Amino acid sequence: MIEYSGQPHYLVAVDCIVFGFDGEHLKILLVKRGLEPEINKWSLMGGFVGANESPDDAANRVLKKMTGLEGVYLEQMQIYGEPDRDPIERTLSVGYFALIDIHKYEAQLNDDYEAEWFLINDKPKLIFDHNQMVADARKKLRYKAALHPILFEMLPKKFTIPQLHILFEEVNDTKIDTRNFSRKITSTGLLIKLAEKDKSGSKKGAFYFKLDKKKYSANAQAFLNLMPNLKV
Amino acid sequence: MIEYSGQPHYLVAVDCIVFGFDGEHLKILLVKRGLEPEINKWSLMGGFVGANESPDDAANRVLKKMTGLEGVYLEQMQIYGEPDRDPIERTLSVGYFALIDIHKYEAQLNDDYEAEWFLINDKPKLIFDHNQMVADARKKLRYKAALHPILFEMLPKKFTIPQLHILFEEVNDTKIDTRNFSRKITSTGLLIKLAEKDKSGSKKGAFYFKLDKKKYSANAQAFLNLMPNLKV
DNA sequence: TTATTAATTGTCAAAACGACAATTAATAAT
DNA sequence: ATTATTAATTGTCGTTTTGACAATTAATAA
Repeated sequence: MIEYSGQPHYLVAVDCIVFGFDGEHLKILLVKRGLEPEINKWSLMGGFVGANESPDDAANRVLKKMTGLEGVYLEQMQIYGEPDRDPIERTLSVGYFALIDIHKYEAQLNDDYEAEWFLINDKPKLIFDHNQMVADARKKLRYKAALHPILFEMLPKKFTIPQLHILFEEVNDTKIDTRNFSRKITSTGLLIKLAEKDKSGSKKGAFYFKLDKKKYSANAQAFLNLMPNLKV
Repeated sequence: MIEYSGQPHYLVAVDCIVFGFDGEHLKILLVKRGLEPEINKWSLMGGFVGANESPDDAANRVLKKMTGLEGVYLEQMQIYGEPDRDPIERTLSVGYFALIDIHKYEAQLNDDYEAEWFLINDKPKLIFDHNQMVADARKKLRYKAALHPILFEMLPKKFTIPQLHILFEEVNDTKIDTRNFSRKITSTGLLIKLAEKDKSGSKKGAFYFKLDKKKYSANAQAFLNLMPNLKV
């Protein structure tokens, strides 16, 4: 077989920043690294890109293996390719961020990997450039969520406006006026009000909503301006 | 030296979609590929990522080598990593899009590479998945330009509102109302009106403007909503 | 029956938007 | 010198969106 002569070859990996929301705070899922170097240190979920898969395939495989979940929201972020980012040998890594319903995951708990949820603001130091990856992912999540209805991916199928409200505040690390938020989020036409109420959080109870799947997929690419005073 | 045992290694390349604007139409810069396979076919500017450089470094190096330009606007797009995208051996490529002032480039013409500008809507078939890369880059350019003031990168330091207007129409492939466009673009506060006029295009002449560099860098990350009826 | 708590709904002025056409500044032609 | 021509520039107005602000409602607990 012909090869491009003399060019160096590298390992290519994927690393996933997995975001979840417990109803109060934004969290990320970390695992204890299973190989040297830095074994047993906290790290992002990752793995090498196999011979017969694309990086996207690899990211989905890694997520499936470590969380049991399929079909999760997964978005390519950027490539991390500084020559010395991995001390063993040159490895380029494609960073992905994933949004999952934390409760779905809990049902799938897999202790094989010592995965653990951490508050985004209270996570341990990670290996290599993974801290930078998390910072970048957070920024990108904020950016994307300001324009596109993606945060729903972190909520159950049935959710309330107050839940959504808190999630938006968490992601953007800011306070959002309840009235304006409610007006804006309902005016997207993406929500369908259900008859049922969630009474776990208050006496009055909050109505459940679900996503209008049709409008959701139709608007997945639309700009929505979901944040007041939109600045990034 | 330790290595991660048994993992496959791949070539990693960069490919650059270079956009330019000739005052009328959006163009891309293509080169005739200099190596087998598909030698002499039109392709994007690209090259392999060297042992001591990051993909970003490589992209800048390739651009410098092929256009003579440094410090051009360059943005990482996404990675292209289907296992069979290169018929010779597995190569992953990081796609970049670049915005350059077409006139700066013309002053640097380097015939060594048989580079040539093509109308974005009238380009030859490209090798491998480069056609897809161009389509993706165009989409991303449109997206980014709708929110951030980046199209200035394709204009000379002194430019007129009508020039900018045509450029926006080209990028978005749509007609934009002159009055509303002018109002919106000036209300960003990014433009400084000069005393001089460009009389090449009309009897009346159009005033030159230049970028307010300070406000430009301050607003590089701001959302500006530069397109009417913002949809992507 | 009342107190309590959180969800929900309402108002209003300012700004932004989008659709629309008239005026102006220069040159060329008469 | 006057007029015609051409493209740049500026203006209006009704509608919609925004953002700042507080009162009301629905349930449970006391």
